[in-house]
Amino acid sequence: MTDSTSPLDLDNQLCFALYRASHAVVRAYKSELDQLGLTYPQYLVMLALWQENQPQGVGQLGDVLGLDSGTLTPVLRRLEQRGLVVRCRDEHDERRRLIGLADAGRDLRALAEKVPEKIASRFPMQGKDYHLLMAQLGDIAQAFDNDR
Amino acid sequence: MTDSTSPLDLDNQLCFALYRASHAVVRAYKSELDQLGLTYPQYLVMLALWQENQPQGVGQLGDVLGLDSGTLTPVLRRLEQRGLVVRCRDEHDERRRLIGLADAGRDLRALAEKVPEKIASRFPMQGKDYHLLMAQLGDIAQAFDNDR
DNA sequence: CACATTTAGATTGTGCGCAATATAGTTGTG
DNA sequence: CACAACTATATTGCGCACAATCTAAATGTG
Repeated sequence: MTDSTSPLDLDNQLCFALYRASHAVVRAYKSELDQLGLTYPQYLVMLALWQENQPQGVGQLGDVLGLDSGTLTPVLRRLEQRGLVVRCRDEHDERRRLIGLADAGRDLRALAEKVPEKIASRFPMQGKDYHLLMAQLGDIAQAFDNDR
Repeated sequence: MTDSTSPLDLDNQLCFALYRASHAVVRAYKSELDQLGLTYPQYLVMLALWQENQPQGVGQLGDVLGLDSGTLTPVLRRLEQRGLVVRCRDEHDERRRLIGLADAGRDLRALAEKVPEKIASRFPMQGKDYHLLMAQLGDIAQAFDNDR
């Protein structure tokens, strides 16, 4: 028997429950995303671009996804190499790079449409509970991201 | 206005809410763990060892943490280099490595005891809601880890 | 206009995270 | 005991993830 009253017990730590669940779900996406030739972070970038429907700065994408430029730059470079996005300079501010959809990236959306439901159906909670959980997770991200 | 009815909308995806919340919380741990000289995955390994209180095989640790040997081997090597764990061969099965606590690793527990509460207090939900959320995340990890 | 400050992004270095593979040790079968 | 099948761990290669640092461009102040 492990001592479940210890503050260090893994099963008492919300951080670990989050960490483990997140990795497990990302792993599950892999087999779906392999068919699109995307990694999970690449898929998130494409979701952000499909959603906004107009070129975004690297920083704006980072804000949406909770990632910084050190992470996004190589991800965006690979997406450009695969012909899914274009990276051009902002004419009005030459420091900025505007990330937009290439034709192949726009086309990929139709295929990607089928991915979420395949995963969503595997969550042990559905409907109202599903959305309530999502809202709570959003609150957590916001609470912890506020200072930085 | 973004079209919030799209199945690809980021704000409708539990996977992204999990991903973002998990990273945000791990980032928050960093400032606490820097004082212990641990990264977050290293901290998780130490939690597992403190909890089990006896040497563990690499595979056992991986099962507890949801990580594989390709991830754990370099993490365990760094913990050994810092004198926190020892890695010795199992006498009865020379393929296995048993990961145990070194004296410095045992001593570190007292310092680590103070970390969880600092983080836990920042979660926007507490008490019953906190534990309910943790249980739901455990259900998700189990549901998605079942097939591999 | 000069020049300090700020801002956007890229670069570098370290450390995960995982699939695929390699290797060594163990077990089962005749 | 030989030897095929299996198992536990390590290794390799690729792609994040982030802190720290760098560069260049824009902005503010006199």
